[in-house]
Order: sequence, then C-alpha cells, then structure tokens
Amino acid sequence: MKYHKIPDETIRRMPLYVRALALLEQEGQETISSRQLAERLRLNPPQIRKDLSYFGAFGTRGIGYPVISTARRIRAILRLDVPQKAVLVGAGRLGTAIAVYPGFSVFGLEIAAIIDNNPTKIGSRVGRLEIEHIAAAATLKARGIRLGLLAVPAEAAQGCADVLVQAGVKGLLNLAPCCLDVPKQVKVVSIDMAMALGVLPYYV
Amino acid sequence: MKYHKIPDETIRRMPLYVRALALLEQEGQETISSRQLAERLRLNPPQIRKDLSYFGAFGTRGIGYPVISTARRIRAILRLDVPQKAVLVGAGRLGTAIAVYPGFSVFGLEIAAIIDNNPTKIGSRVGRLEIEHIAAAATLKARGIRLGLLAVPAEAAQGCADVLVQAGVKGLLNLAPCCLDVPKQVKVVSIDMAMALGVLPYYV
DNA sequence: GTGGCTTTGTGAATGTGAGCACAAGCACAA
DNA sequence: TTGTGCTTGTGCTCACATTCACAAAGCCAC
Ligand SMILES: NC(=O)c1ccc[n+]([C@@H]2O[C@H](COP(=O)([O-])OP(=O)(O)OC[C@H]3O[C@@H](n4cnc5c(N)ncnc54)[C@H](O)[C@@H]3O)[C@@H](O)[C@H]2O)c1
Ligand SMILES: NC(=O)c1ccc[n+]([C@@H]2O[C@H](COP(=O)([O-])OP(=O)(O)OC[C@H]3O[C@@H](n4cnc5c(N)ncnc54)[C@H](O)[C@@H]3O)[C@@H](O)[C@H]2O)c1
Repeated sequence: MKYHKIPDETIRRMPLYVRALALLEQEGQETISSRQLAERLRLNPPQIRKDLSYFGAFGTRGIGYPVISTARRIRAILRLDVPQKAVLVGAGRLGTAIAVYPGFSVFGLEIAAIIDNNPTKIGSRVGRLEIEHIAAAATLKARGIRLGLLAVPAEAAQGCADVLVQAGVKGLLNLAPCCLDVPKQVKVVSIDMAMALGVLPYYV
Repeated sequence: MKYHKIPDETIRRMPLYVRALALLEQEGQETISSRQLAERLRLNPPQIRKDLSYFGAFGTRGIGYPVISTARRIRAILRLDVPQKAVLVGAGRLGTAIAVYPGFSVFGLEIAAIIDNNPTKIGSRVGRLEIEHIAAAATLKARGIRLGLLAVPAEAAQGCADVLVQAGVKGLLNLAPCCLDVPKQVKVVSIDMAMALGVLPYYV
C-alpha cells in the first residue's frame, strides 16, 4: 500500500489482535484467516485485513496470517515488544484492584510502582509493590517508567498528572472523571465507567 | 434542524455535558456559553452546539445555555431522569470497588444488586448491599433492574451475560477482556483497561 | 506444470462525524 | 424603537473510517 496515515481507530484495535493472537497461540493454532479472526472479534474481515496491511504484508494468500509472527510484529509496532513499565497513582479501591490485576502482562505492560499521598498507606504493600510517597516521582525516569495510571479523586488528578509529566511520563491512562491539561507530546487516554454506563438507558 | 439521525458519538458525549452542567449548578452558575463549556471539556464550541441542537433548541442567543434546565433536558433524553438500577456481577477486586463507587449517582444510576457465584462470598455485605447467588437473577426484572455490569473473569462473562439477558437486562457494561454475544436489542459497552493502556507506547 | 480453490492486499465507493462560517435571534442600552 | 454586541443553530465542506469488490498470489492435488 502506498503511503497512508494510519487511522487512530486502527491503532485502537491493534491490542485486540494481540490478545486474540495470544489466545490462539495458547490453543496451538498456527495460522488464522481474517474471516476466522473477524468472527471471534465481531469485526468484518476486510477491516482486519486493511488494519494489518497498513503495516505491510502479514499473511499468506490462500492460508491466512501466521499466529505467532503476526503477534510479534504487532507488538513491535505498538512498542510492546519491550516491557513497558507504568506507575499507578492512587492506592484506593480501584487502584489496588488495578495493582494486582494480571491482565496487563499480555501486552508486556507492568505496574512497576505505586504512589499515594496518604501517609498511613505509604510503606504498606499491595501485591509485591510498596506504596511510595509522591516525592518518589523524581525517581521514575531513572527506573525506566514512562507510563502512568491515575486512580485518584478527580480533584487531585490534574495535580498528579502535572507531577508525572514533570517526571518524564509520556503516556497517561486517566481513570478519574475529569479532563486533563498536558503538553501535547504527552498522550492521554481516559476511561470513565459512569459515563459508559450512563449511555445505556438511551439505547434500551 | 431537519430530520437527522443522531450520531452515536453525540450520545457518547452527552453524559459529559450532564456532568459538567451538574458541576456548574453546584458552583451556582446560571448560564454557560458553548465556548466556556468547550474550554472546560476540551471540545470545540460548534461541536457542543451541534450536539445539543440535534435535540432541539436549548440555548438563548447572545446568552448561552441555561445550566439547570439544559441538564434536566439532557438527562431526560438519556432516560437518566428516572433512577436507573443496575446489577453488578462479580464481587472481586474490581467489583467491590465499583460497588462502593459513589460516582454513578450524578447520572441517576444506582448499583442495586450484587451477584457472585462464590459460596463463601454470598450473604456477606459490600457497602449496604448483600451479595446474592446467581439464582437471584430471576428476581431482577421484578426489582426494576434493567442494566448490568460484568466484573467477572473473561471465561465467565458470556455465561453471566446470558443469564442477565434471560433475566430481562437490556444494557450491559462489560469490564472483562472479551467479546459478548447478545441479542441485538441488548446494548453492550465494553471497557478494557489493559487495551487502553496498551496503545500508549505507540504514541509515546 | 497446470488448474482450481482459498485468502490476502488494496483502490474505490460509501458512510459517518467534525469543523467552519455565517445568518438568525435575543438582550439590553440608549 | 432602534442599534449594538454577543451567541446560538445549521448548511456545507472536508477529513476520517468502514465496507465492498476484485485482482494478485500462494497452496495443493493430480
Ligand atoms: N472505584 C471505582 O469503581 C471507580 C469507577 C470509576 C471511576 N473511578 C475513579 O477512580 C478514582 C479512584 O477511585 P477509588 O474508588 O479508588 O477512590 P479511593 O478514594 O478509594 O482512592 C483514592 C486514592 O487516591 C489517593 N490520593 C488522593 N489524592 C492523592 C494525591 N494528590 N496524590 C496521590 N494519591 C492521592 C488516596 O489516598 C486514595 O488512596 C476516582 O477518580 C474515581 O472517580 C473509580
Ligand atoms: N482488577 C482490575 O483492575 C481489572 C482491570 C481490567 C479488567 N478487569 C477485568 O474485570 C474482571 C474482574 O476482575 P477482578 O480483578 O475483580 O477479578 P477477581 O478474580 O478479583 O473477581 C472475580 C469475581 O467474579 C466472581 N465470579 C467468577 N465466576 C463467576 C460467575 N460465573 N458468576 C458470578 N461470579 C463469578 C468470583 O467469585 C470473583 O468474586 C476480569 O474479567 C478482569 O479481567 C479487572
């Protein structure tokens, strides 16, 4: 394919493919066609072919896509081939759930530090990590941590974001129900469960 | 505006407006212009005006939108003017965090029941709710519960979805990393934190 | 090899949403 | 009553995303 800007939506779907292919690898399947994969993921086959083709030829005509090497190539595209470390800010209910959640490892992601500002929490353990003081942010860069998750109250989110950005964090997953101001070279993705639930009655 | 199908993206943004207006109401502001609101929400003013105009005229030219009545009208559009009850399936780490989360009430949403299949959990309390057996699903309809949240392991999600749909649930928020098959009159929204975090390294 | 079957890769077409620019409309002051 | 200033509501255009349709390409059996 000639030069094409890669759609954001395509990038958003890539981890879906990574996960599906990881599962297929476990099942021992060696190749998968766009049709089979589409059925699993409830997508259209041409969508998958086009998504993958943005990054070059992955498959074999008549056969499909090789499960293992395709997974590896997508991981490389998403920079998930090297372990990516993240800091979690906010060791509350949601934060501790996230801290012990094993589901990040499929993507080579690791929660490598937990920060809170509550003195009674600092020093105690969540899983194998010790909760650190916000001042520990200064050490993040040296520890190779470039991603952050915000699980603090909405009022504190902007302040924490500022601290993380200052500390060299380049990507943020914001769980708090608010908007964040960050320099434009920092990427923010927000998740708001209440908003997501809030649209359902409209469709019902 | 002439007849227009309302974009899904517009619907997805509506709770954003509800939340912002609720905050403005608390602050005692009586009207807000699309420009001011856009600044708060990091959107473009015409986007907000267009979104709102899909549902008719809300504002006053030269002044802006009345905070209270606009909030009320949007709530009505989203069917959030009547309290909406939801059942939470899965009283694990994430489930219990959600169960005690107060952030749903801005939207008139309420977690009204918690279900788990672990016998050691059934009967114990999370907040003011008692964890119920999956058999309790049969009572959901009678209790006016039409929404469901799935916070169970991915392997169990489809089974739980089936039970809820059978019990008359019409909208599902799926927190498990998997796709769900449901009848098409049931609306599913999925949230996958790991996937959301997984795209960040690409942009960094 | 050659033919038939299958599936990819991709231009072109279609569908969907975002942004702009401006006319229409309201408030308020003079 | 008229004028001024501001903000909404919206047709139009452009950008982005999805879907289609088909040629190109590999595999396998004979
Ligand atoms: N619990 C949920 O299910 C849920 C759902 C959707 C969104 N959220 C959002 O996630 C965020 C966290 O929710 P939660 O339920 O875990 O709340 P929580 O109150 O249980 O935890 C918040 C934690 O953040 C810490 N904190 C507060 N200010 C801080 C600061 N400036 N620096 C560092 N740490 C700070 C607190 O000490 C606490 O440990 C909130 O913004 C909430 O709106 C939660
Ligand atoms: N914890 C997180 O931060 C996080 C993040 C992203 C996604 N998720 C997803 O959310 C889901 C729940 O995560 P968790 O960390 O709370 O897991 P968990 O293991 O702590 O909790 C799962 C709960 O579901 C219950 N359960 C299992 N099968 C059930 C069934 N058939 N019917 C009813 N209940 C059943 C279990 O008894 C348990 O209480 C998982 O799918 C997970 O992938 C969790």
